[in-house]
Amino acid sequence: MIVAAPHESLTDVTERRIYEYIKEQNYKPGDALPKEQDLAEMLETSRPIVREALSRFKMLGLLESRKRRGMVFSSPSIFKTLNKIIDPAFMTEDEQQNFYNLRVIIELGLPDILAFNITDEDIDVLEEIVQEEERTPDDYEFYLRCDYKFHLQIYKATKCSALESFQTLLYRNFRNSTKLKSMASANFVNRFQDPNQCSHRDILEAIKSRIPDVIHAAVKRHMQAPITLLKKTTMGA
Amino acid sequence: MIVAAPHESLTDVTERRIYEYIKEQNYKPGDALPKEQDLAEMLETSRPIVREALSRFKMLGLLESRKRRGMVFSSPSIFKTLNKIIDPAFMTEDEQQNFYNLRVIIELGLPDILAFNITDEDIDVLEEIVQEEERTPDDYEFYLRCDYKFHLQIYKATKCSALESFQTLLYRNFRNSTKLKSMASANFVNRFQDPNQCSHRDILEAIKSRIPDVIHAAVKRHMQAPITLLKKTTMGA
DNA sequence: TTTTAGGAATATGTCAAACATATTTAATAA
DNA sequence: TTATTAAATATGTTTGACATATTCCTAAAA
Repeated sequence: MIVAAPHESLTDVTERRIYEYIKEQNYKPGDALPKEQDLAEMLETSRPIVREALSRFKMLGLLESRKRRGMVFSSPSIFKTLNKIIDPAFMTEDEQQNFYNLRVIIELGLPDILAFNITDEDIDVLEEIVQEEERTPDDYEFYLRCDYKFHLQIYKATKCSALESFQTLLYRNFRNSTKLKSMASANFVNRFQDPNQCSHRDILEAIKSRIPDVIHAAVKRHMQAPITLLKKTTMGA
Repeated sequence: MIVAAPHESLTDVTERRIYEYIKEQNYKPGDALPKEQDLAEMLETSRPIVREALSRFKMLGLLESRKRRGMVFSSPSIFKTLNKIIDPAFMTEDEQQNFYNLRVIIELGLPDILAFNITDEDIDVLEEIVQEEERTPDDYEFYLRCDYKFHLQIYKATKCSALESFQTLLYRNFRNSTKLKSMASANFVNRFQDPNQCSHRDILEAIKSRIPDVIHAAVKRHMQAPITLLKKTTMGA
């Protein structure tokens, strides 16, 4: 008989043992696990316990169940999982702040990999987005959409798909966050007035040079307003 | 009666409905959910289904169960959850590559926030780590440990706790990865030979200046070997 | 009156048994 | 050989029951 640690249920233990089992088996996506009854016998417990443990892995996207075929191993989508827990409703102010910081850090850090990986097609797409933005200079909501498209396209151009997912995740969850909006609006309001302000156009021209330091300088100026804002809030915390 | 979409089990539907319910309720950590029987009646299903759905949220750390008190809402630890799915055993080569890229991007992007948030105490700790490393110049394993401590301390100094967790996660999961090791060893081998190579000492001196651009230049030189390596592998993919 | 100890109540944890359902496989017929 | 159909099977769902641990309340002792 399996003895569970105090404050740990039999399901918890079973979950852990199945996790270890899966790792050992070196499954490939689509491979089927032993059926519930067999697992129950292997782990010396009952089918409902095994079911509950298996069910938990569905939450991570590590397992999928197919009728008749049984549970099959599947490649978990990190960002699909993250989307479930990264939600303003479940995060403290501090954790949310962390995400904005992360965004600034990433944008400041990607010029090197961007300069290396960006293609002419990527630049064409960026050019189109910027021109679209320039054609409608006064509409804030429209600017926000362009801002989203512009930065997403930059992430795509790095050919680092984790970044793309990160951006999607950030916007999906914090679209309505006052903090994120204020970051964008800071750039919107100042872009024609402040001579030091760096517009999307300026960034694009910098990117065209394909020189990391030039891009870095442009991004940094573009992020200046958000950074100042960020520092203020960081100070407060 | 609830009708589940095709290819979607009743548990899946129940899971989603409970998720929505939790979000709506605006729970605080420690708050108890309705008991399983009541939820089952609310959602017009049976207790085992509700149990299975609830159980899944334990995997995310969104719920904890306490006997007698019932299921209580809890603040999910993003990185604890990530640790379960970010495992070399579950990731493709491409996804793993993504993580190394992310690390390089982050290191290149953090000078600004680092210069702003770093304290004198942080610098003292870094100084100690570097001196320790300098005292034992030939031991590769020792160098690896120092490397880990050095970069972790830098992340800590940004006061951005997500970075700290990211580093921990990266090392825990890829400690034995050949790719991560080769990144570190590239720096280890070259650090006394290549005059352009930037050692931890050089980075520390740059950090002491507290000038973002100076730090950025140092980090960039430090990452040069890994970046070159990264570009080669990215080219291949 | 206050404190402590013990017992009752209750919600989760575990198990068993049965039936529903969908998919796969195999067998049969064209 | 191919298409259709039927049987087998593994998951999905439900009911019911009992175990167990925690909390709360009550009763007894200080």
